[in-house]
Order: sequence, then C-alpha cells, then structure tokens
Amino acid sequence: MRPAPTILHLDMDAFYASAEQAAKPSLRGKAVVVGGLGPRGVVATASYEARVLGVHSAMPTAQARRLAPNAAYLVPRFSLYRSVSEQVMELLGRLSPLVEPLSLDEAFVDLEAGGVADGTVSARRTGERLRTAIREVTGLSGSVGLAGSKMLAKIASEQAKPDGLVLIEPGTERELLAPMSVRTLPGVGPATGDHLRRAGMTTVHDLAEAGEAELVRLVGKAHGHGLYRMALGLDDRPVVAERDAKSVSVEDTFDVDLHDRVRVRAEVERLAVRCVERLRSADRSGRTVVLKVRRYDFSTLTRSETLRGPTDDPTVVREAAARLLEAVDTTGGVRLLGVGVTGLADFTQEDLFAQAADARELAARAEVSEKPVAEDSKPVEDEPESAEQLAARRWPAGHDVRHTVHGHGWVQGSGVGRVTVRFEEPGGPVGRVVTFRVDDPELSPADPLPLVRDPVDYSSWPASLPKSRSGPVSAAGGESRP
DNA sequence: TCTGGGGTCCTTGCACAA
DNA sequence: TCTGTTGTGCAAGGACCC
Repeated sequence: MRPAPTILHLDMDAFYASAEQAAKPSLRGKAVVVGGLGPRGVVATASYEARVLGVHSAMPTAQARRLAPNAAYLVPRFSLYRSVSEQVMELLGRLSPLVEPLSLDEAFVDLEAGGVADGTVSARRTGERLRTAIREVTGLSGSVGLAGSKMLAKIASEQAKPDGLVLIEPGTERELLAPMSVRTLPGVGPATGDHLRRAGMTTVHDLAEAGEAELVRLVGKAHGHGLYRMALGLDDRPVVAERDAKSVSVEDTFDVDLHDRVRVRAEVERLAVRCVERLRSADRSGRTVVLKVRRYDFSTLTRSETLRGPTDDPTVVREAAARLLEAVDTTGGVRLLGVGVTGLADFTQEDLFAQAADARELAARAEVSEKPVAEDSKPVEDEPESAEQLAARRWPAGHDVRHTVHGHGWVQGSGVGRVTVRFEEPGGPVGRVVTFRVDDPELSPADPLPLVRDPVDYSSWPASLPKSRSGPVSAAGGESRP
C-alpha cells in the first residue's frame, strides 16, 4: 500500500531576512542580507530581493556587497528568530505530537500521528490552514511540502517556495524524481555530486539505473545503499520528536590570523570555558574533548582526548584543550579555533566523583609539565580596539534601541563617534532617521518587539479553527472563533 | 571571491581484547 | 603458545545540512 501524503515539511521563507523586514518597515521590498559583517563574514540569509541580484547563503559577505552594494546588511538577532520559531513550533505541536525540528525555520510533522490528516484532501487542507495560521501569528510566510516520506516532503517544500504548498501525489514519486539532478537528494553535496558526475550520473534516473552495487562501490556502503533507495523514491525514516544532542562546541574565526602562540593558547582556554558554559546550561557532561584548528591556508585539523569519565568541569576541559593544542603546529597563523565536547551523558552522581578525580590528576600532571594557565578567560588583545570597532560592538547594525524621546528604533549604522538610528516599529509606517553621539545617555539597547502586535488567538486550534482576518479558511468541522 | 557556526553521520586506520 | 579473526573503542578527517 502506498503511504498517504501525511508527512509535512515546513520551511519558513528566507527566515532571518523576512523577520528583519517584518521588524523594520523601511526594509519591506528591499534587498536585505543577514550574516557576518566582518572581513571574513558569510551570508546566512538573503531576502528574495537580494537573491535576484545573485546573493545567496554561504556566500562571503564581501562578495555580496559587490553584487548588492545598496542592500541592508544586518547581523543576525537569534533571540528574535528564536521567539518567532517558538511560535511556529507551537502551532506545529498543535497538529501532532510528532514534530521534528531541523533548525529554527524548518520542521517535519507527522500529520497522521496527530489525527489531522489521513489522505490527500485532508493533508492539503491542514497544510493550507497551517500556512494561514503562521502568517496570522508571526506575520511571516512559510512553504509547505506534503508527501508520503520525509525526503519527498522536503523536495516538495523546496518546490513550493516561496509562500506556497506542493503535495506529491502517491504513485507519482519515481516519475517526478527521475529527471531531477542528483543534487536534489538529501546527502548529495558538492563532493558526492562531482563524484557521481564523473561516473556519468547527473540525474536521479541515472542513479536508479546504475543499481545499488555500483553506487555502493562509488560512494561506500551506507551512503550507496541510502542513495539507491532514495533514487527509487523509498524513504521510511520516521518523524522523530525528541533528539538528544550528541556534542556541544564553540568556535571563532578571527578577523586576522593569529600568530602569537600565547594569544592562541588564551583563545583556546576562553573557548573551552564558553563550551562548558553551554554544556552546563544543557545539563549535560561529556567525555571527549575536541580541539579544532583551521590554519592560515584553510586546512583544518582536529585533535581529541577521551577522559576517564564525563565531566562538565571548566578546568578539566580547559586543560585538556590546552594539552591538545601543545601537539599542534601553528606556525604560519591560525584562522579559526574551536573547542567541543562529545560523548555526552546526563549528569550523574558517579560522574561527580570521576570528574573530581580527573581534575586532581590533571592538575597534578599540569603542574609538572607546564606553567599554570592564566585564570583570566577574557580574550587577549593584540592591539587596542579602535573607536570604530567599539561603536560597532556597542551598536550592532540592525539591533533594537530605545530613545527616551524618540522611542523604539534600530541601528542603521555607526562610525566616527556617531550612531544612526531609524525610529520605526513592526507593523507601523516607515520611520525617520536620526544620528546621535555613540555615548548619548538617552539611547540604550532594547529587546526586539513582537512582529505582530495583536496576533489571532490560536490557543484552541485546530479543534476549533479561529476566524481568519485574511478571509475565511475552509473550516471543515471547525468552529470559527478568534 | 575566498570561504561562519553549530551540528550529524560515515569511513578509515589503529590498538587491544577475546 | 602462537596465529588469525572479529568486535570494539578511539582518533582523525571528510561530507553534508541549515
């Protein structure tokens, strides 16, 4: 029996950029680029207006600036995106207990498990209602793919973008996939795509024709087997609601390569402490400490050390990372450093003892083998920050501010001792621009405002569908109540 | 043009134990 | 006792995803 198209994949359209456009009326309809703004930044999301100019995610920001010099360039504001994401996930959770978030802006939902769809008609209706609900609650648009499997639902939502819904009818899967590029399939990136192309395979049809044995020979057992099944449209991976993280890591790319070994070491220790903070806030401990070093030539190496037991002790992780660094040649310069912990465990009583023993042992070893490490975890500066850098850090482009007289606004830019603010709010008219001194006492950083001031109440959805402000939603069996 | 940050999974090679 | 096989844990790297 063919599976009904009741797996839903939701993908918010140009999520970060759309959220910024909704928050800042003056950016509606304009090219917006969200990403790292430093000399080595890359684009996280570009609005559709910026995409027309050739800007896309993962592109170096410097390149984006050449393509779209007049676009608005903003640093990401994860607190805003996270709060919008929570609203969206809450709506998804109303449809089914089986919701699998993939990131802030993407998720799978098993509609059948939630009893809200059992076939093509009910699935499509639920998908459309969801899109309406998301728009009314968050002010943003999302695209929905519906199919009998996760792979096909994701392909469908890709086709639905922007702001659409595509349902893949059961029985049409193979025919639909056959002419598509191998790169359409999840897990086929640039390297595998090239590999397959050199073997004469460019379409999904080519993969199905090649056969499983040939694909396994080319790309390995696990990957080859999976690829062959996907080429036939087969994918029985379930939607999994709860996923435990398997590792925690932090990393920093430096604007300028680090050459000073003392500075490198200080940065590693700072990252180790940050990593443990994250580990602890997730209530986890871990057993393997991983150091990552990207050198001046972009070559990347990792070194790891497995401890006797799981730890969340900053001293233990910091010293393990420092030991790992001792074995790495950094002459020539370091572009990126990272510290991670894997082999995660829930914190237990036994771990407390193991960790205390480890800490003592490592401390003793450290004492004989090397000088004590600095307690100070702050970054060591090669040279003092310029006034320009200080201003950029205090007033990041795109962040919200409040002025005692002018009210709520956002930073349009800063430099030469000045910060330029546009005073406007989500849902309001385009605001005016005022420039202040960077140390103006009447100006202070502010939290983002909600994108929709008075959202429709969906607290009883989908059992009783609320009356939509943007027109009636075909409410089969649903009450209408705002 | 010059490549972020946070993850996951897979493969390979090695050491070691049964 | 020695040798070969197999399984497992670990380390390192690569590919991929958003």
